[in-house]
Amino acid sequence: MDVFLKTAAALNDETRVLLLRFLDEHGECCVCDLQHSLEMIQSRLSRHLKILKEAGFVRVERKGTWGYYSIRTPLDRFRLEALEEIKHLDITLPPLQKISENGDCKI
Amino acid sequence: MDVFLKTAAALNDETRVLLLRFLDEHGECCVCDLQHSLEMIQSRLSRHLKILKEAGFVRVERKGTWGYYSIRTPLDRFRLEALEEIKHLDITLPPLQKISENGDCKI
DNA sequence: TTACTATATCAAGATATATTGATTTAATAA
DNA sequence: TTATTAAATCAATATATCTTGATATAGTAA
Repeated sequence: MDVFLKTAAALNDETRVLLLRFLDEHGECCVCDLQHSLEMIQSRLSRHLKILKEAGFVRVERKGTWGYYSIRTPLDRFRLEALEEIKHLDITLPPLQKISENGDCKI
Repeated sequence: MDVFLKTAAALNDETRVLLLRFLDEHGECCVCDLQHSLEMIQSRLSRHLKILKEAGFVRVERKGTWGYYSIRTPLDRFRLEALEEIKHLDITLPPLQKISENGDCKI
C-alpha cells in the first residue's frame, strides 16, 4: 500500500507532472538547466526531484557537484502507463535552456 | 492536466484505495453496507465516494434513498491499470456486511 | 400532511503538502 | 588552506486535504 500511495502522491502535483514530461521529452538534464528552463527556484525543484526519485520515476547521476536527472529505466508497468498518460497531456513545455554547457550557471 | 491530476489525487488516499479494492472484490454495494463493513462514519464515506465518482472510477445507481456504488465500466486504460495495481496490493479487507438486505440499516 | 430514513453537504479543526529564503553539504578551483 | 559553486536540506508560512459532528436533502411510509 505504501509504495502505491507514494507513487500516486508523486503523480498528484502539477510541478512534478511537468518535470516528468520535460525529462521525457528532453532526456537527461542537470538541475540548473531544469531550473532555468522551467523558471523554478532551486529548493522547489530539488524537493520535487527528490519526491520523483523516491517514488521510482527518475534516477540521478552525479558528476562532481552536478546532478543529472533522467527518467528511470526500466519502469514497471504502472509507472510506465502513468508516464504514457503524461506524454499525451496537452501541455506547452518551455524550451530546454542548456546553461550548463557554456558555464553560465550561477545559481 | 486537470483530469489527470484529479485521477492521481483520487488514487492518493488510503481510504479510497481500500474502497476501490472493496468494490472490486465485492461488486456493487450500497453506502450503508460499505459503512458497516468498513466501519467508517457516513460523511467520511460519502466524501470519498464522491471523489472516486468525480475522478471516473465509480458510478452510482440510485434506488429510492439508497445509493449503489460500483466500479465504472469500461474504465480507460490508465484507470484500469491503476485498479489492476490496487487488486494486487497486500491488503486485508474486512468482510462484506449486508445490512441492507435484512432491513437493519439504521444509520 | 408529518415522521422517518439513506445519503449528501457544510463548517470547524487537524493534518499534510507546497513554496520560499536561508543554511548546509560536498565537490572543485585557486 | 580558503573561496566558489551546484545541489540538498531546513524553517517558516501558506495552501490543500482529511476527519468529524451537525445540518440539509430527497425519497418513502404513515
